[in-house]
Amino acid sequence: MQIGRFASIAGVSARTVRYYEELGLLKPEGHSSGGFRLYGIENVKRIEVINFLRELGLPLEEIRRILLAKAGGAGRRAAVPFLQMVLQEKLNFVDRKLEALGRMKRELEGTLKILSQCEACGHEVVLDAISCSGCSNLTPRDDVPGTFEVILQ
Amino acid sequence: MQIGRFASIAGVSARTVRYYEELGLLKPEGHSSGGFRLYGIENVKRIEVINFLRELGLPLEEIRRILLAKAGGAGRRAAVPFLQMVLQEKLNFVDRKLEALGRMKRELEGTLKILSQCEACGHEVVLDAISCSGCSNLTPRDDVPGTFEVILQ
DNA sequence: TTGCTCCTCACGTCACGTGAGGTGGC
DNA sequence: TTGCTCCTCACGTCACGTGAGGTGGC
Repeated sequence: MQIGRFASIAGVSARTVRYYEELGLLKPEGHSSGGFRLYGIENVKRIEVINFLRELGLPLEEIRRILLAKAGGAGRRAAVPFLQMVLQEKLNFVDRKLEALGRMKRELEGTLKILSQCEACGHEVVLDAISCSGCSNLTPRDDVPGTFEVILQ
Repeated sequence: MQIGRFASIAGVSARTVRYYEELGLLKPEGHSSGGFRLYGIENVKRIEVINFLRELGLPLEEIRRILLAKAGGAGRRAAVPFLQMVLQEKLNFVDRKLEALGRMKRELEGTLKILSQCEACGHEVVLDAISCSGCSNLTPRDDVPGTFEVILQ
């Protein structure tokens, strides 16, 4: 398939595909007689791995090194401890990220709850210099999440 | 306080603080006689909001507009539906992200489990052209998570 | 022939990082 | 005077986006 279909399957732009090729992350399986890049199933698998590692927050240069590590014949077995290290590191990162996102979700939900009460609030100046947390229409339990207090002031 | 202490409290670089000023996101509360920028508690609150909105993935330009929306006297109340929209959008984003991270966590754990078995595997060429999923030392239930199959090949 | 896709430069963008060369203030 | 912090250019970087001008292939 050509770059357009390939890119859309991979969920990236054609420019991104060419950029990855430029960096040595990806290589078309062939070229048409007219010079069009041609891609197959191997490339789809490969770019999915790249996307996955990008999701983990790895810079493209490090992704390149991981893909290289597994390619070098002698390095295949040697790649195992390296991969273990990278993946364990990323597992820790994912755990921290999950926690942070959980906090963010609670803050967002809390703030949205407050805002829906603001919407129905009779107070004209509910979003004045006095923060929403001072609004008499809010019960004491409806605390404004810390980070958003400033926005609501 | 000067820019150095302010930046370290905010968890960003001094360059970032100056950049935010350049974009109109932040303004020092004053200047020393020698031209040093001076910051106070108001600025700390403000940059914490900026950091939070950045965490949500908002571009700086959009953050500027949110901070502007709440600043314009008439816009204070008008800012509510806008904020609701942005926050709801971000809540959806966070939910999708949480799900993706959960999948990623399971994939990472699964792959690490496989790798630890590879480590103890007697097969010399366990990481050869044949994927780990073909290794006779792995029970059928130890499937290599899809995304990582390529790495392990 | 017409559309659509692709090609290669090459400059632009976003959010800063990183010196270069100079100055403030204890 | 010495160190440390700050100042303003201004170029660099990362991961692409976005034309410009031209070509392939049904």
